[in-house]
Parts: sequence; structure tokens; C-alpha cells
Amino acid sequence: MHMMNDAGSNRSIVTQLRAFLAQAELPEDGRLPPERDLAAALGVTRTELRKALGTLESEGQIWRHVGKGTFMGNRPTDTLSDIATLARRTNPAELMRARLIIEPEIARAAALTATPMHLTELRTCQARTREAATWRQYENWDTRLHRTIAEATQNTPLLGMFDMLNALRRAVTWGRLRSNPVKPNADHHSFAEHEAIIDAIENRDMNGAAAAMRAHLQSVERNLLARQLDIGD
Amino acid sequence: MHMMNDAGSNRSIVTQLRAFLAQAELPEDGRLPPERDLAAALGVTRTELRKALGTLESEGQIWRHVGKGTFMGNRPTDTLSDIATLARRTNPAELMRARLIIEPEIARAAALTATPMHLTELRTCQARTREAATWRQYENWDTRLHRTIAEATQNTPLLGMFDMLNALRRAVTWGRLRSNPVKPNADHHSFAEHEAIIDAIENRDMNGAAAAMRAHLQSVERNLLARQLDIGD
DNA sequence: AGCTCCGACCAATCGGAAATTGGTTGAGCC
DNA sequence: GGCTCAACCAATTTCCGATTGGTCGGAGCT
Repeated sequence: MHMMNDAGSNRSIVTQLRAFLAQAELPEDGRLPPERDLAAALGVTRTELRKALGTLESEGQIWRHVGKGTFMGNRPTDTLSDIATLARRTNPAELMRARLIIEPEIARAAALTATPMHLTELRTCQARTREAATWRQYENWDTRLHRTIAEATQNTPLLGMFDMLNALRRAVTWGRLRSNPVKPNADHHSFAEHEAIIDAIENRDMNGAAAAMRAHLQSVERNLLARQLDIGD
Repeated sequence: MHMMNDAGSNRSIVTQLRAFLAQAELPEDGRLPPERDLAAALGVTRTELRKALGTLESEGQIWRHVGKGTFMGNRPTDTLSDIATLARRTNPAELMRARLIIEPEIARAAALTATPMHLTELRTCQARTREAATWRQYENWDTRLHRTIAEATQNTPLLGMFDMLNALRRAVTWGRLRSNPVKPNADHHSFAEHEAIIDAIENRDMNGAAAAMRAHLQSVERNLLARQLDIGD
């Protein structure tokens, strides 16, 4: 009977724990008491409690983390760690394709919802890219310009996805040094293209904004293929 | 001449500050000394220094933040790539808008790149949703169907963004119990709509796939507005 | 009046020590 | 062998003091 005892007592503790969790009111984040307190409260050993918690965790009912605590529900997926693994599985060409699919639609949405504030910021970014003395500065303002377009959609999930794309871009490009010490030429293709995008957004021309963004990204892609150095624009 | 004096001294301090910044070597993050120290080092008042810093900031050369310090370059855009914080700032309606913008384009791309393997899996998912005995099972297969479409794009970043959208969906819906104990009706609108999407993908009809997906999501959206309970489909 | 300077204060932030927490190990005891 | 207990470990949070950009008000100067 001793072997039955193990499984039997373990299961009983699990059910006891389930009952406690159903009864006890948890804080907003679903965190439950520390193992040491919980063990004392239930009148069992920490070892026993941990075994019960282990089964509950394997069932996906709870999740635990050192230093944080034990929580109800599914372990939250953190995007940042995914970025690193995603970056390892992709490449600049694939990323460019994703941008070509997503960003025109973002521009289209922005044309519908952009406020005057967004437009002035877009114009400012555009002017700053023209004034940029170094390539680094140009990149900063260019990135900000594209992000402002995403902000203009006034859609949080969309903005989040754009940020994710950007983070991926940085991760993939990471380590590759830009080999252009000079500043962009005055007739750099992006200037006119950016202008076309902003104009379309200002005119609430959704199709035009999407088309202009697509043309811009295709131009960037051509540049990328030619130089095979970086995926910035 | 007194009025010229103001602007003159101010400008001289700005140039003095510019010279200092060009000469002084800054730490990696581009942070420059605290205002109090910098004022002492330049032999000017903090008030004067702050005025000069203000003009430099308006020019976009530096950015400042309380408690952090003053830095060279552009103010970094705070990327909200954390699912939890993202979920807190959004709502089901906004999420639905994002899905309506993104997922049709994913379907369009899938129509171009889907392999026979993807198509058989799509058909399997479709069949399983019809056979589902509980709403929970239906949801599982429905989710997998949509994800298979994203996989069919064979584009890692795109798939990652789709997963992010899904995680957001779960996070936003978190805590709200589904109030449908019964299984979906045999004539549930999704069945025909899913079929239309898969057919279009199979026929390499990109526009058709995008349109079908859009129609499907709009149908889901109508359902959502009617029930105002959940954002699943 | 219109400034500038100076000191004090405020709220946001950083830094580091101390406490907390899940995970692990090993000795002692059935 | 299993079980318990205590100690320890590493990750994380929490707390507190110091730092920092921003602000206010009075004194002094033109």
C-alpha cells in the first residue's frame, strides 16, 4: 500500500490546492502567495506543495518564475526574447518582403486618421533628413519619420507590430557597420519618395499613400540588393 | 543696443556650448554632464546654460529627460514591444481594426506562396472546425487555421507579427469568460467564409484571398459588436 | 518694469543594498 | 528507496538615498 500512498497523497494535495485557489481571492495580477507561506497555510511541506504546483504547472494552470512568484493562467509571452530568435531565423530579404506587405497598409490607414500634429511632425522629420550632416543623423530622422506614420494610424497594436518590425531590422542588421561615411546626396531617392508619401497622407489619399510607400520600399530594396550592405533607407 | 545684447550673449553661449560638445569626448550613450556641473565648467549660470540647451534641443541636437540627463542626438522612441503593456493600452475594437488591416495582406501573400502541404493542412483545419464538439475545440482549430495561412507566407517576420497579434488577442480577452457553452451551429458564418479564403489561396487568387479574409473578419467584427463579449471567431 | 541670478524645492530616475522567491542540494531520518 | 528540513543559489522585487532636469520665488541689477 505504500506505493499507492505516494500517488494518493500527492493527488489529494493537488485537489486541496485547487480548492484553495478557487476559494482564495487573488490580487489583480493573479499572483498567489509564496511557496513557503502557502505550504504553511495548507499545512503541508514545501516539497509536497512544490510537487503539487509542478503538476498544476504542467497542466498549464499556473506558471512560475524565480524571484517573481507563482501566477495563475498562461505564462506571458515576452516579445523581446522572440525578437532574438526571430532574427536568427530570418534574413534581410525576407524582412524586406514583410515590410513591403505591412508598411503600405500602415500608410493607407495613416492617411485616414493622421492629425495635423502628425503632419507637422512628418514635415519636420522630412526637413531634418535633408539637413542631416551625417548618415547616422539621416537614419535617425528617417526612422522617426516612418514611425510617425505608424503613430498616425492611432492604432496601438499596429504601432506595436511596426516597432517589432523595427526591432527585427536592428537585430538583423546588428553588427554590420554602415560603410558610408559620407552624408546622403541631395538628390537621394528617398527625399522625393518621402515627400510623395506625406503628400498623399495629407490629401487623405489612402491608395496614394499605400502606393507611394510601396514605391519607396521597392526603391530601398533595389538599393539594398545593389549594395548588399544594409537594410536601412 | 541693450536688446541686441540679450540675443548676442545667448548665441555666444550656444556657440561656446557647441564647441565644448564637439571637443569633449562623451560616454558611449552620448550623455553629457549634469547641468549644474556643465554650468560651472563653462563658467556660466545654470539659467543661461539652460537657455542655450533649450535652443539646442529645439534644433533636435540634444534631448533631455528629468532624472535621466541630457543626451546628444534624437530622443529615442519608446518601443512598446511588451505584450502586457500593449494589451493595457488597447481594446478589442482597435485590435479588430489592426486585424482587418494586416490579415488580408497575409492571406494575399499566402495565395502566392502556399505549398500543397499548407493547403492540405488548411483543409484539415477546416474539417476539424466543422466536427468540433465544443466551442473550445472549434476555437483551437480556427486559430490553427488562421496561423497556417500565416505560415503559408513562408515569411518569418510576418509569422512573428501574426503571433504577436494573437498573443495580444489572448491578453485582451483575458479574464472574460466565453459565455457560449454550446458548440457552433452547422451554418455558422465562418464555415463558408473560411472555405472561400482557402479556395482563393488554392487558386492563387491573391486579390480574392485578401477580399475573402477581409469579408470574414468583417463578419467576425459584426458578430463581436452584436455580442460585445469576445473577439474570437 | 524687465531681466538675471541664486537658492530651494519637486518629481522622475538611477544605483545599490536588502529582502523576497522559485529552484537546488545535501544531510539526517525513517 | 522516499521524505523532511535547512541551507544555499540566482533571479527579481522592493526600498531608500542620491542624482537630475524642470520650476518657482525672492533678491539684486539695469
